[in-house]
Amino acid sequence: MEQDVRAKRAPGRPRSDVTRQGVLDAAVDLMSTHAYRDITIEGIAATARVGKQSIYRWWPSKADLLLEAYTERPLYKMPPQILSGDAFSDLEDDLVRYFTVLRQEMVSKGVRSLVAEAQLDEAFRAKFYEAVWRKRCEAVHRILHHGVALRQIRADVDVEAVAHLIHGASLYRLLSGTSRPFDEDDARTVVSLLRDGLKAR
Amino acid sequence: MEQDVRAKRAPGRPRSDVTRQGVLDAAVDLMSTHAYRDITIEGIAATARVGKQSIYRWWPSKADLLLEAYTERPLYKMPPQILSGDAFSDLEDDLVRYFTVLRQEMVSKGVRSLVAEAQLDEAFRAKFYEAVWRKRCEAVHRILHHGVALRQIRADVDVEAVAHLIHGASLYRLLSGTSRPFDEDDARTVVSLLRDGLKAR
DNA sequence: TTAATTATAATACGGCCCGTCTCGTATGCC
DNA sequence: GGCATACGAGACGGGCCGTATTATAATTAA
Repeated sequence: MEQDVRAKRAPGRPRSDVTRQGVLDAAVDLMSTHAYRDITIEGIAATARVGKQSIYRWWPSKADLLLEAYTERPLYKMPPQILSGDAFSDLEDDLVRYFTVLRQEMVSKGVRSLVAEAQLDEAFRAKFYEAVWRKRCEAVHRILHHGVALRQIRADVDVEAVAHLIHGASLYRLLSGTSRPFDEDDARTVVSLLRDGLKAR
Repeated sequence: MEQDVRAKRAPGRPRSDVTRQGVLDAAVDLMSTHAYRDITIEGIAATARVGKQSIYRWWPSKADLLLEAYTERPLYKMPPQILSGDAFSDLEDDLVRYFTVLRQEMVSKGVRSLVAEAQLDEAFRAKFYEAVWRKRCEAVHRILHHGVALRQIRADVDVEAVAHLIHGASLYRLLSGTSRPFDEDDARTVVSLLRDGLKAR
């Protein structure tokens, strides 16, 4: 395997990072002032003062562009968690932190829009899963397995089912749009509902 | 409150039910052969051999039209459930029946598309909730309250949280599109995970 | 220095569908 | 028959799509 320090340079003019950042910024800016529906590629290009073709060259769709903006901006990042000796409080902490990110208006609006796109475009659905849900599932995995090692959580726990219950509940709230978004109290409620079902015997 | 047997007739030519059914049929037909994205009002009108205006006159959007088609067609209906003396098996039965409906390809495709619309259109979001989620939440409510009366379920149960966990999990599976859809086994898993948290002391 | 290659901003283009409007006609009430 | 509204058909302007073109800029290879 070649491990050259300097990346292999392609011939021709290189991609402009100024343009790239400008496009991502324009997309995020527009998202804070417009409905996702009303955002167009042409509008992003005009806002960023960039050629339309420069967008089409690098991003297959508006959704891909926004997903990239979101995963790159710090707004949506969760700092890594250090596991304590208590699996249940670890789980609760993780959820509190997750719900806190999700409660930001720009985040929930973005998730809403991208979930919508994911339902209408199979290719994007897979990308969205990889970029968003996978990490969340892995976080729950990690906490539960640690809890199993500590003998606090039953060894035959269905990790996938638990992850889906937790993420599903918050997602349902977000998408149905009828109740308030998930908060710390909800994290406690969810963990306490699952606690007995998860406990080691 | 007036309770006239004959509905008050508006003047002018009455709405044609043939046209209405034709439009709904065309929409459902197109959904079975096309992606939701590719379905247009013009396409529905042409398929139904109906004037475009006849669609715009009665439905505010493609999504409203499809929601009406879905709620009216038997494919999406769940027969009412008779509660037994065991709240947990009632809950499991309800979920099995719900998941069975949801597992039909046309149903999951429709839910996917309409969830997407609901995220992009606030007005439709409320309508979709009323037409779809409300009934599901009420079903869970009913079962849990019955269980409380039977002293099988703790009286201080957070019914809303349980309903959101259950519907969220199946929704998450459907929308993330990575694992298989929910089935009987999942219904058992979900109920067993929640069982101890719900049980009366 | 020059040639080759690719990116960039700007803009033009055909095409599709939107939602509205306008026909002439049909179908119900009074 | 008069009135009101629905109907099928289609014309219309407008917006955005995604592609193509153009002239220019930036970088590498010879």
